[in-house]
Amino acid sequence: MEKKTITIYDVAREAAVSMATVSRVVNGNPNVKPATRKKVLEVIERLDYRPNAVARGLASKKTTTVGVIIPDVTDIYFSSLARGIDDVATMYKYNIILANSDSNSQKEIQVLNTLLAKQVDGIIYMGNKISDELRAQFEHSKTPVILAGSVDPKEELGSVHIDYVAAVEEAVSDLINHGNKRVAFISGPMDEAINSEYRLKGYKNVLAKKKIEYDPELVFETDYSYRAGEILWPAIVSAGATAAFVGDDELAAGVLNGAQDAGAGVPENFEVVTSNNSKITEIVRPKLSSITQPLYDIGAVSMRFLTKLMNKEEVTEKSVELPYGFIKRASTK
Amino acid sequence: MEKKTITIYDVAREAAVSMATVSRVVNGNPNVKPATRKKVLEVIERLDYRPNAVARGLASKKTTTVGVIIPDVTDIYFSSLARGIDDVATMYKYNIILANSDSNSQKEIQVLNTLLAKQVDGIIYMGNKISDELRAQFEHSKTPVILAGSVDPKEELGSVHIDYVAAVEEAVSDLINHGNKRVAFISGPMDEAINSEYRLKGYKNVLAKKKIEYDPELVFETDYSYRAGEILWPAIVSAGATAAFVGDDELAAGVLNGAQDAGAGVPENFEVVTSNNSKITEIVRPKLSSITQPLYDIGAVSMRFLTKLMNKEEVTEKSVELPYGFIKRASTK
DNA sequence: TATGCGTCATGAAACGCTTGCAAAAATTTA
DNA sequence: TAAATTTTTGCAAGCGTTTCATGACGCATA
Repeated sequence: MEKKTITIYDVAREAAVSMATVSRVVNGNPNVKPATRKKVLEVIERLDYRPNAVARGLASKKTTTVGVIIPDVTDIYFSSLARGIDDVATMYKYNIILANSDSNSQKEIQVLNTLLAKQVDGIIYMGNKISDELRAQFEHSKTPVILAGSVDPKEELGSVHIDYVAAVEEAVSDLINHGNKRVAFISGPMDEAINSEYRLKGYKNVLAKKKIEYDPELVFETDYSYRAGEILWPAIVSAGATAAFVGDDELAAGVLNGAQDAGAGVPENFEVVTSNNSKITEIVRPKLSSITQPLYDIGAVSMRFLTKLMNKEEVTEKSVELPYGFIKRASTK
Repeated sequence: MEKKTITIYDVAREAAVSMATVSRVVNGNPNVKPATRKKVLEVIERLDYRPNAVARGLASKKTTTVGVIIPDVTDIYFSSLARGIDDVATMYKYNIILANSDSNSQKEIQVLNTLLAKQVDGIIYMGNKISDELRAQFEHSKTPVILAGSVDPKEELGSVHIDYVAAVEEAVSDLINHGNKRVAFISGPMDEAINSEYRLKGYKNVLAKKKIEYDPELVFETDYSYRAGEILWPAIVSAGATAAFVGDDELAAGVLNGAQDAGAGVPENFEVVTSNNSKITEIVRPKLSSITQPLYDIGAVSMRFLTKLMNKEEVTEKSVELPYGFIKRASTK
């Protein structure tokens, strides 16, 4: 007793109108006489008819689905963006296909292809490194793409982000103003533009302004994990740093705890400032001073931006910059 | 110069075979002469043909997409599950439509409907409270559903989880064995079965076994936030508790910091044990002792389970129970 | 030589909906 | 009241695949 799925055709028959009319009422097309609309709606209700989105997608060439490429949902930075994306997507009647890439360019390409095969109407890419091949594929496809929470150094792709350079300048200035002459710069991989071209630049800018010589010894390139930060302390000590700017919160929590577990007093002997103001910054002790980024909003704006592109609306700017902030907590003087 | 999308028909023409044949080679159907297959493959390569998954979905009634209903991606507990789900989904060539519900039953129903409209092949539900209406819809649809990281008290839906009762028993026993006579039970909303029917039961079981009378004063029902835990300290003190079992990590971190900020020594004066062993447990000081749940695996197994249902394979058990553990850290003696 | 069988390929009907075009109906204008 | 408009409807051609009932072909068997 397989219950047959009921289609637009069944509704049309029962309501004694054509499929076209049913389609119109389902889609809210105004060209339907109110009486007819009412009649159709009743039948829809009675039969419990639900339009099949796949058939719709095939006929209209729109799936109301967008693909989201994310390095790792488990990372609070990205999941915050994702949350903003999903909320706005829902608002505009879109759904999200979420795919983890582990920041691995092979996976990214793989994932992009399946997203395109599924005919997503748009794509939001999160990640800090766009391989040439990926870039080529983005450009080759006519599906709109937005970068959320990162910036395209080549300025070809639309993106939503903060002014990383200025934010780092502010954070590092603060540290130097407290009398720190040797401030460590601790970041993730330098092959990510955000680290090598933006954050590091902000760091250098401040040094230049303060007439402090840049010392490569103070630059630590590592990965984004808590553990990586935790074991960095000996190296920080031997480089003679008395403060550190860190490009990631988990990493910063590691640095902070590594220092304290080794007996260093924070902030008396060592100051730390981090970059993303995620929950972690308030859970550790002392709480971490941090650059603040409106992560949820970045996601939300990205999605909103994407809806415009999908509707082929005119957009004036290729990328939008959201305001950042800085919150002083107990990890700095 | 809109470049026309190339279809299976174009490939068929170029390769001088029928669409049916092209379809077979694309789908790896063995009934194709090697020479023909090769010829078709070459044309596919040359034209850069990509099958349209939407058309496929319509024709085959399979979308290779599963819907995932998640309370909040931003919550590490759920995002860990989601990660496990996605990895296994990818392994089996499925994609994930991720939808946040905020544990709001209206949204859940809303989301479920759009997932079904999109013809997902299966659904994974995360959340601790299944409203009657949602349950009705699950049962009404013929799309398979699995609960990940929670258990159905009515035992109607398939699920993957740990033995919550036993896990809590172990954690609370440990606390009592350290000499604590008054152990607080701090959990999220009691209208969630996991709290009221499983965790609390484990707590009571232990009390009974240890011949300690159950005191409702020691039961704290709150929400899952860090802040909620942080402000709970005065109440804990006045209830005379010297230790606490907490049902959520962020909440536990709040309790821990609330106690310490008020000058209580942990674990000397107050012990805390939590439930999910997320990253947070190692970031706070002292580190939190915790029940350990294989979150990633729960997600992974859920998805694997779902693939079986989607393939209509025989499954012996309605629900699978994964092993939990207990890790002792510095927040308990 | 007639028959049967397995392999490989074809044709065409679904799948459930949207949409451009034209016809029909309702309304307005003269 | 007829003509001119405007509003509502219906028709039917897609959208790009899958899949099933058939057929063609080659080869072994009786």
